[in-house]
Amino acid sequence: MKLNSLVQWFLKQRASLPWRPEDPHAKRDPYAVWISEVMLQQTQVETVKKHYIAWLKDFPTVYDLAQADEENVLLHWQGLGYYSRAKNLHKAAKILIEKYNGDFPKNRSEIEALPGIGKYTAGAILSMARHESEPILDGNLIRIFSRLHLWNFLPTSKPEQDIYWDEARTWSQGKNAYIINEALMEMGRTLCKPQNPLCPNCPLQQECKATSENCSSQYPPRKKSIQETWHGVIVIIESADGKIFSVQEEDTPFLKGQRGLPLFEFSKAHGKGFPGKAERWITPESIEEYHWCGAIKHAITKYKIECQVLYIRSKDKSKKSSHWVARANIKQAFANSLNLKALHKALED
DNA sequence: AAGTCGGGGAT
DNA sequence: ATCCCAGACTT
Repeated sequence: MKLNSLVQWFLKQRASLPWRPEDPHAKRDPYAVWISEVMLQQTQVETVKKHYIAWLKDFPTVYDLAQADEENVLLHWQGLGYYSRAKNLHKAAKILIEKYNGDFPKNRSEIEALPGIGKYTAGAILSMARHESEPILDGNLIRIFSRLHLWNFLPTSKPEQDIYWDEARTWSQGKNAYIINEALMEMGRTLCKPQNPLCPNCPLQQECKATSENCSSQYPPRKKSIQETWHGVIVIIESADGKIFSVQEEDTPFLKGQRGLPLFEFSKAHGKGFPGKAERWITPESIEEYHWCGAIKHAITKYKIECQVLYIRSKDKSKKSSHWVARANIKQAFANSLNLKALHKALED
């Protein structure tokens, strides 16, 4: 039976990870499952480890998370990307306490209604924390199913999604869904990889059509990705008393709604002159001096960003507003990699 | 159904 | 360089 060989492979092979209890059959803390699963969304296991450990140390329970400042929550997310995940964790923690007495609600539909929790994460919580027979579907399972059945499509349209989720449901029907689900993910991560899959080691090789036809690496079909290059200017304004200017706006080119450095598109090769667009944040009369610090490169989703870093020193002292950030608070206030690269370029060169 | 959202690891 | 990662949400 294919389930047996998969489970046996997993129990023998099972890697030690910070969010895994020693006992593979133990019911897990739903809060810990939730945090780890959200961190793991579109993020590799190795990247998550350190963040997960630090998070659980500082926010060991849903109550600690709900009481934390959003700035502190975002600081813990620094480097993970997709920052709405952190904001949604914070929001959902408050909802869990106010509406559900600090625990997850009973029904799947209620869990999926929480901000940042979709079908995958709800299934992971229900199966791994509560040992319910609920399916999950992530990139690993999509790849495995595509290869097992030679499905030459991704779950894009609704009918295609139904096909994949129905398959996931059949795998999770038994009483050990908690271990089947995790075994499939681990198998996809370590053996059934996108490139160079290790089919000879696979516990499912007997039933896998792609293995028998020796075409695993052709499945699933690649999704088309279009990359764009984006040129801009990122602005560092320092007040006379040494604080850095920040903005928090919804219509920024990237990292919308997050506190950050002023940023604007600037496609023309700029001269040495002062770009008028920067006057949105500082009047020319207030400028003590400015200079170009060179370029930084950064990637955000499909965009390859190339930014000139513009440093401006103001004649004025900082106002008492949330715009101005002391040097000591830079990491908290500019909790994303794009801004930290620019600040490093301007202030530490 | 398609677009958007970060950053890093692996090749 | 390119792909893709234990996806969710908005348009």
